[in-house]
Amino acid sequence: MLNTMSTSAHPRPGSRTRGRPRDPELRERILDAAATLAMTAGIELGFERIAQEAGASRTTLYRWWDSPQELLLDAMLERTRWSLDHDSEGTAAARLRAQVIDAVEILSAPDTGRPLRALAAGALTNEKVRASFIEHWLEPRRAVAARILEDGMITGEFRQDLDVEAVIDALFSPIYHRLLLTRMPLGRSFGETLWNLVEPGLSPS
Amino acid sequence: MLNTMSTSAHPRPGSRTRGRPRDPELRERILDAAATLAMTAGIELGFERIAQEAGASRTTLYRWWDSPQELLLDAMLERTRWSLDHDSEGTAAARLRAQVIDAVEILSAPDTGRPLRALAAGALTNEKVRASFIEHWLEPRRAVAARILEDGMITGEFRQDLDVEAVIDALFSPIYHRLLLTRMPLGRSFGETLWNLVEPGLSPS
Amino acid sequence: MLNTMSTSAHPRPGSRTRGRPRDPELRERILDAAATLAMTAGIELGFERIAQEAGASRTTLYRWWDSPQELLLDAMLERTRWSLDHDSEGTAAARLRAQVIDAVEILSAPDTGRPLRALAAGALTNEKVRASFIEHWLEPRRAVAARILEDGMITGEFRQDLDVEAVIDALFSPIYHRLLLTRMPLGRSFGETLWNLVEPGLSPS
Amino acid sequence: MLNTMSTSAHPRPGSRTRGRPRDPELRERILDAAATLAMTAGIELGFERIAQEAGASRTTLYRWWDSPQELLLDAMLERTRWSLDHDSEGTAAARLRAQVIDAVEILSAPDTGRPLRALAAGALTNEKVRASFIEHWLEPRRAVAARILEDGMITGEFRQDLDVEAVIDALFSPIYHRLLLTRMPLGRSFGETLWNLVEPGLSPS
DNA sequence: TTCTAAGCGAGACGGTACGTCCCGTCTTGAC
DNA sequence: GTCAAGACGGGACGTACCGTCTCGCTTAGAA
Repeated sequence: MLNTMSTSAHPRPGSRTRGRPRDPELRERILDAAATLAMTAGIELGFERIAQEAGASRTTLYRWWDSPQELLLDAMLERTRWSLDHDSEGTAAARLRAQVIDAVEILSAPDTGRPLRALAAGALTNEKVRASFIEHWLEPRRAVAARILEDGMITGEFRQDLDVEAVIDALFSPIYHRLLLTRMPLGRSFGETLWNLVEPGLSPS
Repeated sequence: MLNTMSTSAHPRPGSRTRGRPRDPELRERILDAAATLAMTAGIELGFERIAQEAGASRTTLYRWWDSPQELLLDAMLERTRWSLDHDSEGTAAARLRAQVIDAVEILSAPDTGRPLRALAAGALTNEKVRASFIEHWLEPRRAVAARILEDGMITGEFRQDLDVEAVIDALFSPIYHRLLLTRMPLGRSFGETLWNLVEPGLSPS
Repeated sequence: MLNTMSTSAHPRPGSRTRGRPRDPELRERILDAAATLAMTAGIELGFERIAQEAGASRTTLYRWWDSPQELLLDAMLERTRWSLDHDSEGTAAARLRAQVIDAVEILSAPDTGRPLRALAAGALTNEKVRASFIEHWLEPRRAVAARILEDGMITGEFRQDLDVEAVIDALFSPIYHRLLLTRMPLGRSFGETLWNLVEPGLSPS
Repeated sequence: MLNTMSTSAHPRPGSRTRGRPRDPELRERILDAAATLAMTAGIELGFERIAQEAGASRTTLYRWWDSPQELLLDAMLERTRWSLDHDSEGTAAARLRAQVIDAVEILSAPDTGRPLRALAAGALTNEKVRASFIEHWLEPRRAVAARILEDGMITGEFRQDLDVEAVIDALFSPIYHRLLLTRMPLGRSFGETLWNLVEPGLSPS
């Protein structure tokens, strides 16, 4: 439950030290190139460009990833591992609120928000990308929130009959919506507004 | 608020009756083809396929639309004009609730949900498509909800200090989120759950 | 029997004047490029290079030819149409001898010999190229010789029991052999030597 | 004049017995694989396939041969050493005739003819292969015929002014021509026809 | 025994060309 | 002016080999 390194593209555990070992520096260059391109240029992410930018051969990218988006997902996962750590102190409400604000922050920062757009675009186009995106990006983050909600429900801080998934949707999908589609202002205050709006629905009685 | 017919692709007003008139049946065939393809096949929507499916020439499509997604948007707008009509009777809460449930219904129906996915994918890739999608699809629907919310705020049924845009986000973006990304169950009951969750945040005191 | 224009790549007779007409100048540029490349550079003939050299798009080449060698064959056929004309005066022996010497001349000239090597290499690798090469290059030339031989057999100038195909092989294949494999000297005198060697086997009694 | 083992790929004489000795069985497997592939599959001979077929590593092939065709040539040379032995009894004419018929037999047998095609294709594409093919395949065979011709010229059985190379070309190149290009019937009777055709040109007076 | 040179398999890597697909533009004739 | 047909340039795709390389393991004579 800790690691969550990557979706693929790591030395297979079975094949210990046979043949020329993979060049780890190269891998980094590739991930960097993808992240950079996804941030600066638009959505048009292709193996061609990434390879060029990274000074790598296109063939090498094809060896390790099935699509540019999966590559980018790997890059994003490595660069945002911290965002899954969360405080376990304080009330469930405080912790959940903090997570909402964290999410706003991550999605509004250009170096994560922009790549995430590219990722989401890929997820809409390519079923495999969608699966990876959900499994490695969305799901882990939802799980953190779900855990907090369940805690709160057990301690009586929240209502017992909450639909956990729906609550998570209400709290976080607006952020993605603004990032991906409407591009309405996405700042800390939006996170707070959102929380204040949904919070009354969580309390008992 | 009346028209909202189309984004483009209608006989230019300036060019009154010179030369061969546009074939209206052909236009229908093209829109149908786009809608059908967007529903059945995947996201891969292109002029090539649409033209083939419609028995039209690629040139014709290029004459009238800038991208397949804008074409599809036209098709969708014509086929869902009804969804903007809304009852003006009853409490603001009831009317808003009804709109949420309507939205769930539209987005979960295959013949509208699937094309919408294609549309959203296009919006993420192509800036112009995004603008059209927001202007002709999202915004009119948000405006309806905004009107209801403002009504409720005036009559005192809702709190005075609501952030209208945020409320709309909280109520509707989860539906798009499920349609586009998570594909979690999207049925009438989800709309109700969602409403019940957010509604407490709307009431005064 | 006159034309022998090309193997393919000519406007299909059925499709009269619909759509943009083919650019004939472009076709010439492409054939020229292929002939030039086949003469100067080595055997490595690819659509990529030809397109580049001709200032054409690779796609265009693919539209009209199945392989670079078939393209080259087209170029060769257009540039050597004269070589099928032959004198119909004089004894059969004299005419046949002249054809042998013509063949030596054609195959030893760099601008025909070199491309022919490339063509033969293609014929060995690609079954379809081989078929075209035989049908459009070898066979017409063999037919001319066959005709002369049959004439001579009828008039009694040659033996009646000649195996026409074998005679042609004996007279012409040595030339191809020197061109393609051994690269031994290939000049007019070789043609004469060859003729003098085989001629005794043709005469009656 | 006897050995004619191989073109390369034999333990270098300089490096006497240091390090792990070469695996001779492996070498056989590789040569077999090449011969088999050249016979069954088409012309497309590559290190990749051969290695796979032989259960060897690509690296190993690269260590010993410069190209798949040179490898194949080695295989062919080992498998046809017998064909250079020839009877030294009888008239020069009889011996030469026998060699022609032997050649037809070798080239028409699938397990030698097909690989020879691949070899010839390689010779047309790759200058180094061509050199090897001539030096180790064609030249030794031509030398045998040249020897017989010279014998015959000395004894007066043949004309004194023969162009030995041209005679050899006339007698043997038709066989290669049929094998490589025209694929016309290639049987013992063709050899006889060929001989009967050229023989008159060899006799004195 | 240890050392060391070579054989060998596995596999990473850069590279080139391939053949295909779709795009967007254009040119033509017919209506 | 609309429409169908189709040529054309262009870009990216995913694949197949190629030739080189860097490893670790093995083999066997030499120190």
